[in-house]
Amino acid sequence: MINAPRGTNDIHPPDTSYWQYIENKAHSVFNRYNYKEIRTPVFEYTELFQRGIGEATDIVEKEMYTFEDKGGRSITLRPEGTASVVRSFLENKIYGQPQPTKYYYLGPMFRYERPQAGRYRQFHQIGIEALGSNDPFLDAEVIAAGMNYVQELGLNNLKVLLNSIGCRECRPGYVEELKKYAAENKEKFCSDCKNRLKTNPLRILDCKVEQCSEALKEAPLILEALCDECEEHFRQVKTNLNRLEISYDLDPYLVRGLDYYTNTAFEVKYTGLGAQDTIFGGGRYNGLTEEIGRQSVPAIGFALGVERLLLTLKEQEIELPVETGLDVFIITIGEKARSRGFTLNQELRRAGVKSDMDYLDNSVGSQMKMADRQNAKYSFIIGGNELQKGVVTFRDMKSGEEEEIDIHNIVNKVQTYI
RNA sequence: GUGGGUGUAGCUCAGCCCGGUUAGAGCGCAAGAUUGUGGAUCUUGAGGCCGUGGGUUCAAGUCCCAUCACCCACCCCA
Repeated sequence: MINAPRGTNDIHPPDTSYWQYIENKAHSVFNRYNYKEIRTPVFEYTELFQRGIGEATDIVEKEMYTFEDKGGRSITLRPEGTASVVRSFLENKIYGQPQPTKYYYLGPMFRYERPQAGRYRQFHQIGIEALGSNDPFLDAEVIAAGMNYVQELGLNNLKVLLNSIGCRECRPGYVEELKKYAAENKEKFCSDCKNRLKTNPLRILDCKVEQCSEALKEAPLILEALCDECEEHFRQVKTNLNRLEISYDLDPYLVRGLDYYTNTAFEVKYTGLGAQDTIFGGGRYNGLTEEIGRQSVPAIGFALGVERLLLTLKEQEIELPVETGLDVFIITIGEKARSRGFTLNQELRRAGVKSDMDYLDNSVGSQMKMADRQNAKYSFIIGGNELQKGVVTFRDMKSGEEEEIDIHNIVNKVQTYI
C-alpha cells in the first residue's frame, strides 16, 4: 500500500464542498474590493525565494522543497505566494499600468516541516497583494478585506494584532538598541533567544517563553523608535482602521518572520486553535521589489491559511452550505426497467434535474434506502407494471405519497416541482 | 531537526500491563422478517498479513529492537 506523502492530505466529499464554498467566497469578496485574481506557477527558480524571503529565515534555511530539474536548474516549490506575485508584477512590467495593482490569489504552498494541527507540508493560502502605493488607506483596506472575508464566512472572536516595524531608515537603529539591551540582560533570556540575538534579533520580541516576556518588559519598543515618516504612516493606518470600525490591539512585540516586511505588520488570531492560531497575517513590504527587480514599488498584503480557517470554522461549529441532495433517484425492477431508467436518467439530467440511479443491481428495498441516503426529494419507481402502463410511480420521499405519471410527461412534471 | 502519544474490520475503539488454541464490540455495509417501497426494530451474513521488518519463546495482537506513518507540542509560520 502506498500512502500519501507525509504532511499532505486528500480532501474528500463532503469536505470538498467546504473548500469550494471558501474559494467562491474569496472570489466574491475580493472582487468586491476590486482585487483581481492572479495565478502564478507552483514552482519558481530557487533564487527568487532566497532573495525575496531572505537567506536567514527558517523557510529558506530548512523548509523549502528544492530540487534540480533535468536542465540542471534549481527549482523550488513555492513556500508562499508573495515573492511570485511580485516577480510576475515586475517581469510583466505591470508597474507601467495605472497603479495601484490589486491582486488576490489562492492555491497550494509547500514547506518541509513537521506536520501538526493546522500545519501541513502542502497547505493552501488565500492572499491579497496591493502594489504601487504607500497610502495608509490601503493598509487599512487590506486588513478590512481580510476581516470582511472571514466575517462573511461566519467567524467570530477574532483578534487583530497590529504593529509597525519601521523602515530601513529607523529599524537598524532600533535593532542596535534592542541588541544592546539584550546583551546587558543576557542571562534573563532563554537559550533560543541568545541565538536569535545573533541571527535575527527582532525575533526575540515574539518569543513565547515566559522568562523572555518578563525580560522584555524593560526593553526598548520599536513603536517608540520609529522615524517621523513611519510614525505618521502608522498613525494614519490606525486612524483609518478606526474609521472602518475595525478594532485592534497594539502589539509592540509582533514581528514578521520574513525579511521583506516594513512598517505595518498585523496578524489575525483565533485563540481556540491550539498552537497554530494565526488565521491570517501580513504587512507592508516596501523593500521587496528592489530585492527581486530594480524598481522600488511599495506594497502590502496578507496570506491566509485555508486549513486553519477550516479548523476554526469547524471549531466554531459554523454550518457551511453543503451540497444539496438529489432531486430524483430512479428505482427499477428488472432488466427492461433498468434500461428504461438509464435513459430516463440521462433525459432528466439534460433537463437540469439532479438525478441518479442504482448501479449495483440492488433490491428495491436497498434502492429505496439509497434514495433516502442520497437525500432525494423524489424517487421514480419503474417496474413491470409501470412499463406496461407507460408510467412511472412518482414518490414524494418526505410524505411517502405516490402517484402514477405518464413516462413521457415525467421530466416536465418534475421540473415544476424542483 | 527535538520531545511525547498512537497504529487492531470501511469508521470509532476494546484486547496488550500479567504471551496460550477459531481476535471482539458499536456504528456502517449486505441479505432477510408473506415474494415491488426508505427513514424504526429484530435476525443472519460479509469484512482483519493486529502499520512494516526483525528478535525472544514450544507459542507473539500481547514482550524486545528497528523502521514507517499519523496525532500533539517545541522551533518557525499561514
